[in-house]
Amino acid sequence: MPKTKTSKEEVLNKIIPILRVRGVQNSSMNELAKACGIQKSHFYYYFNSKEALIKEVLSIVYSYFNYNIFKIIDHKSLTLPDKITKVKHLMEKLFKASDGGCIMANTALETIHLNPTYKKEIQSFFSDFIKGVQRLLESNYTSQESIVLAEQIVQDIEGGILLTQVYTDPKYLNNAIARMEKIILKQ
Amino acid sequence: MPKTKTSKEEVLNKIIPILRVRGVQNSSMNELAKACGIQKSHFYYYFNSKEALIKEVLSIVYSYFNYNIFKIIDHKSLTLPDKITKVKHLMEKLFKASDGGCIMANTALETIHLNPTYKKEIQSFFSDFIKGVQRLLESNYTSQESIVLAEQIVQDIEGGILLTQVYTDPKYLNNAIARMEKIILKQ
DNA sequence: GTCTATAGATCGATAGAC
DNA sequence: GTCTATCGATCTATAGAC
Repeated sequence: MPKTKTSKEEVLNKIIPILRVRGVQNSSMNELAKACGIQKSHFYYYFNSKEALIKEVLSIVYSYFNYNIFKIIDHKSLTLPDKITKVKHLMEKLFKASDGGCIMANTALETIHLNPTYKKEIQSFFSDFIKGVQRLLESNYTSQESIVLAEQIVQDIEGGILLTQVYTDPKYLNNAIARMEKIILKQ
Repeated sequence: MPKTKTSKEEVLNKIIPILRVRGVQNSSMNELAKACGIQKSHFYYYFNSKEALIKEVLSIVYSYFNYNIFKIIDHKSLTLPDKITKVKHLMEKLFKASDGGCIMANTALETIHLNPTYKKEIQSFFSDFIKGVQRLLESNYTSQESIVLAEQIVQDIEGGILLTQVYTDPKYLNNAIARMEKIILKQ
């Protein structure tokens, strides 16, 4: 048997899409390992446990989101409409229904009443999500208005991700994103 | 050993709260049976499989919601504010975060990409949810406006249920319900 | 109570790069 | 030779089902 050469990063990037679609509980170590072309025993060389594996996955997703959204928002030479366009693209990528929607929301609902391990990371994700939207609002709204509106927009989007998956219809997420744009631009 | 006399309805009512909090995949037949004080083998007298069990659970939740929301909305002698108050109470009961939030949303995200069995029931639930809100809107909005606003309100609420669970803070769901009230009353 | 399948997890053996 | 990334076998617990 030829040994398959892999790395921890490679493995993580391969399993994120699977966990997003199938969920944490519905993805076995065996299944995840097979998808990477390695034995599951080798997973325990990279990670101490399934829990440790999931923690690293969520950490990577969080870092990716955090880095990209604030890179857009804090960009010096982008106009507000340009920033909105880029943020929309980021969301469409991260929340695409056919790819399983929002892995943070999925994992939250799957684990939050059972296992507090992932709670911090999930909270950080949503805090940054809200904070990012809030920043986009602050040019047209007061700080107080911005925070409430940002929460509303994030709730609308997450609910839209849910309905888009329930009905296999992108309109719910698209409507939420369109509403976000209108609110930010105060149209 | 004293034999515990049970009924199918009794069993279903006892396991709904567990499934709501722990999710479908995280609830074993053994655990559910124990919570009812019966042997799990007795479960297979009531239900052919776990899948059949979950289907009945979702069917009961759907029927309960459907019956109650339309009883309120179609009531002849209730004012609009009274209807809103009653709908709010129904939602607070069905979506309470400490009881696991919305079992339909939880089950949707847990199963929709794996098992189409529950899809119809979940879709019906959300269709009636949106239709109920839409009916409340129709006295102050056009039919076209009502449907889009109803979808927005349901998304806001479902996102609020998510964030309320993520942060263990009722404000997100409460804010969504308050926004619903303002929109319906056009305040 | 028992069956079979599979879950997560561990271990010793070893192929291959240096 | 050593080291470490990988494998195959195996353990125990528990799942759904009868």
